[in-house]
Amino acid sequence: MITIAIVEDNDQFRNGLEAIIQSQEEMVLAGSYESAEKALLALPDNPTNIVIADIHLPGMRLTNLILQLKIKMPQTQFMVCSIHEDDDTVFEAMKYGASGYILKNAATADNIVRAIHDLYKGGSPMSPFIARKVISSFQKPAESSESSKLSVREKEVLEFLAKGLLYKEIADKLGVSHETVKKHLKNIYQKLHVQNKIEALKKMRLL
Amino acid sequence: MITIAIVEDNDQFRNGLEAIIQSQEEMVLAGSYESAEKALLALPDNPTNIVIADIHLPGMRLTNLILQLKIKMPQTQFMVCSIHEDDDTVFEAMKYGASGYILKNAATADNIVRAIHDLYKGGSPMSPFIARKVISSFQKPAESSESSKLSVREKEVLEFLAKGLLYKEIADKLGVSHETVKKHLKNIYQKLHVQNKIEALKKMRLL
DNA sequence: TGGCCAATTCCCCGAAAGGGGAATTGTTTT
DNA sequence: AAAACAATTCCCCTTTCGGGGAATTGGCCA
Repeated sequence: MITIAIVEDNDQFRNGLEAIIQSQEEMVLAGSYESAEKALLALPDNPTNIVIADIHLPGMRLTNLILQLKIKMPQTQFMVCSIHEDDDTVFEAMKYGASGYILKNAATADNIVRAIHDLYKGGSPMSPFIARKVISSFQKPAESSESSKLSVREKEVLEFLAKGLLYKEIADKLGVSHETVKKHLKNIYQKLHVQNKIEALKKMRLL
Repeated sequence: MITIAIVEDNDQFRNGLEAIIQSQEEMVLAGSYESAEKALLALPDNPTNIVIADIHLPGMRLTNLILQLKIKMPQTQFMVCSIHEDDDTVFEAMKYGASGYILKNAATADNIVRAIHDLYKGGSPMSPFIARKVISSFQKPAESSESSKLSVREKEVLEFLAKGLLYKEIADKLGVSHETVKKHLKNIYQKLHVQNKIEALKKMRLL
């Protein structure tokens, strides 16, 4: 059974969400609030599996609401809903602890039910445009000055090192000898001016 | 007009993709390769808008392929295809420059065409499970269940370890013996079910 | 009070890692 | 063609790590 709470100031949309959730056998509507303040007061005493919150709440920023609720309800998953599918605030909310996103326009009962299930099963339903913003934010910026010093092979070795593999395991993966891997590491340490694995991985921002 | 290249060692799936792309008016199949090596040789002379690559290519790691191609074709978007929708390698590929992902099992013509369009328009089509891994990578939970198992002293040791210090350097910082630090590490490894420093730091999301 | 546990110290041993040098095979650059 | 370099392999040696115990102290709890 999935317990769900709603935080949404628009009466029409909130009622719509309520109806959809109540129509599902495996879901329970455990709370419905028209403001962030009311949710913040009531929710911690009655935690739910999932909280669906509007992105543009009057008075309080959504990121703030999520931050405060997450402290008191660490198990709860947050899903954001917004009108625009490329809303920058959605991306912000993801950074601050939201795990999913539904689009109001395309919010058919089917889509919402599927999104809730995805979220509950550990997924993160979101639109491709939000997803792009999310992954762009951590894709390595092309080639840093440090990393350009290393050969392709050496970077490859570092990748495996970052996984916690031993030299001989890396050697197996690369199909070379254990001594070769050691040699690569020696060269990497020289180039990066470090002495050990952890320092090298830190310098390359791996791990 | 969207130009597309395919890198896929499985003949059946590659042919299927080709057929789908050729059936679309607004798409052009500009290359089809059964190995990473061939793609790496031919693609830079004939860059496409989109490259669809299998996640498990024999011989070369996909991340490596993407890294090398991106240097020569910075405008190209990469889409990964995999059998498993929670494949760790997919997430890896995203980090290294892939922007989208399609699931082989659910690879109906419709889904693939939509994914290509999403990608071309600047989105990042991916499954909710991949998305969760992506956003989890930059959300850090205050106190995970893992970290609560460790004593204050043990966490302290890990902090210094994350700086790249040797056991004896940590011992100096803590004002204890070098053997004590070793013992703490041994206990930490047991609690976290890992075997070495890097795995422990990864598990605790330090570094 | 006795028992439990975290923190500490120490020992032993074998495996892993780091640092030195030397040498071969290719490729790339000059 | 020669020089430079990347990737590879192998040698030697020392230090560092990881895993196995054993023992002490002090705090906390039943």
